[in-house]
Amino acid sequence: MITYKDLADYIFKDVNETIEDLEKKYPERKLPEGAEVTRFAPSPTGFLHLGSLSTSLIDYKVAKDSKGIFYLRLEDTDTKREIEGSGEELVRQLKYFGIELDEGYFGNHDVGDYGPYRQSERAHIYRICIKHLMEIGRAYPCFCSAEQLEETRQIQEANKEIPGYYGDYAICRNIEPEEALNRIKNGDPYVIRFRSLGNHNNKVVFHDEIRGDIAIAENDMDVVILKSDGLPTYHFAHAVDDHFMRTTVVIRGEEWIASAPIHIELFNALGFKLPRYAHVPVIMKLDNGNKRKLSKRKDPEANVKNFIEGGYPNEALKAYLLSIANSNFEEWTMENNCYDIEKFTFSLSKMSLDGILFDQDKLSYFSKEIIAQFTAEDFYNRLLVWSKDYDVTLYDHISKNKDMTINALNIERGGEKARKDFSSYKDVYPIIGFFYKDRYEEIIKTGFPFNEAIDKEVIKDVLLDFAKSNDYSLANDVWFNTVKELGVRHGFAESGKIYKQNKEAYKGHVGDVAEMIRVALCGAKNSPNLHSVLQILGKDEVNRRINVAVDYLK
RNA sequence: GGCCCUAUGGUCAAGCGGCUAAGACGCAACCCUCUCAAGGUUGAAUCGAGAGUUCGAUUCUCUCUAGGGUCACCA
Repeated sequence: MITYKDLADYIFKDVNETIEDLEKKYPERKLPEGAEVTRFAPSPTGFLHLGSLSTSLIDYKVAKDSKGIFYLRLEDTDTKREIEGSGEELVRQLKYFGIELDEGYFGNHDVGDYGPYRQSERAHIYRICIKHLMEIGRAYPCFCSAEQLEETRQIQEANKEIPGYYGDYAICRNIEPEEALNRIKNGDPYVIRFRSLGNHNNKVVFHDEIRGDIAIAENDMDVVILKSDGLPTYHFAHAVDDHFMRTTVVIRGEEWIASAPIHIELFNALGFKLPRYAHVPVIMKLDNGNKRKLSKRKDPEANVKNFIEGGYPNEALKAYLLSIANSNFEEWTMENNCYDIEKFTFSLSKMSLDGILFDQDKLSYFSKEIIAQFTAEDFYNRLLVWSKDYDVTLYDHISKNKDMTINALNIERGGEKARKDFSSYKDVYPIIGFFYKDRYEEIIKTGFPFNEAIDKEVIKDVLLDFAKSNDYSLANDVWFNTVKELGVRHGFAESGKIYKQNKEAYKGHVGDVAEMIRVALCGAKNSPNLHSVLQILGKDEVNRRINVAVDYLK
């Protein structure tokens, strides 16, 4: 008489270790009271997307704040969808965002005593566990073909029954071990399924760290735990890996809530203690007026690479993501005038329960505030790094004009009323580009946008007078008084107020005068503080540009 | 469709039986001002619906509705 034990011995004849051996090899971690072990478990099926980054940030904060361990496990069991090199890319991007791993898969090597951290290298561990399940009758081989499964599904649908492999529909669960052994020896392809003992009419209750207790129908599906390619499915790998890697809190997207009953039954059958769970809300986007989950496949803009290319400092994206994870973070930043996520204490219980809509304006806001806090030198260095990869024109200009760039970036930087006009590195060139001679020539190719209501001759006279009389050594306020005087000499009121009182008496007011100078020097009607612009351009360049403008007016 | 999660302004939200229902982003107006930013002041805008419990419900219960998620040899 052939038993499941015999079947297990045959299928897993290479396995000579037991679960007890694994328990010894991967013992409970010796960590201080309250330390959490969290993990980021991406599959290498494409780019790192916003939702994954958000989850990894939460994992990271929960581990760090509790002086625990944050590790990365690569879930590369889906060989069909795997994209070559995306595992390494994931690790690199995480590092770019300063989300440092304590252990796990690092791209080209593993760190830590609980590995290997790539599921494709853990086959022997899964086999030990499945062998055990088969020995105790909780796992069995299934020979059903995809076509058969599809047929069953259609019958179930027609009968308005729950689709799936369960109860009487779980054909192979009743195959005698002897027959199974013969078919395997015969070379029939098979998968291994979990034998569920659950009852769909009963509820299991489990505690979620974010949502509280959740009650769902018990699992009664005989899910596949080992695929025909010999690799485990997510459900099984989750139970085995999170147990033997000693994860304390499993933080994952809320789309996993529905399959929690499977996981609970699996942990129980294996004799493992259930980890704590925290199901985080998903990030959504508006699509034709409907909200929906940001998807890796449909929404390439969710690729965090887009935010890097878009020139957002990594701190800005992190601050934004943390502000939606813990909304009190935003108030904290305002109270402390600090956007450093390391200094903030994260709380799972303060997480929002609802899916959130991605808000570009809010990201830009954080980015503006954060960029405004950089020193000019720091800003310059970041621009150098960024533009080298994403904007070669900018890179060319700023690397050749280091001092000028730093000075330009430094205009009205710092202090209470700091200038906040850069929401990303992409804004830099449009705003300060005119400082560079090449760019200036390019801008004025289409002409100078002088005020057409003012006579060209008048503008010419004012500009020439300005070139002669301007004193570069004066401080901002004093200097501006000389601009007023300049205007008065040419028939302009010294302030807008005076002009408004008696428009007939003047050609315009000092604002018009400043505009002429601005247009001549910058080729645009707006610019940062004029006085600073003069200081940075220097006398020769200012006079040269005035002459170009005057020529244009002829 | 079954099951699960969720429900306060356009967005992110505070609130945990009694409040003129915080705050932030965005938006609008005004002030400041040499432009643009920044800053200041003000404003518009929210408790999904219906029952119950209660002296009193945004808050507790139920029903409905809406949105989302999930029902694979994908994770």
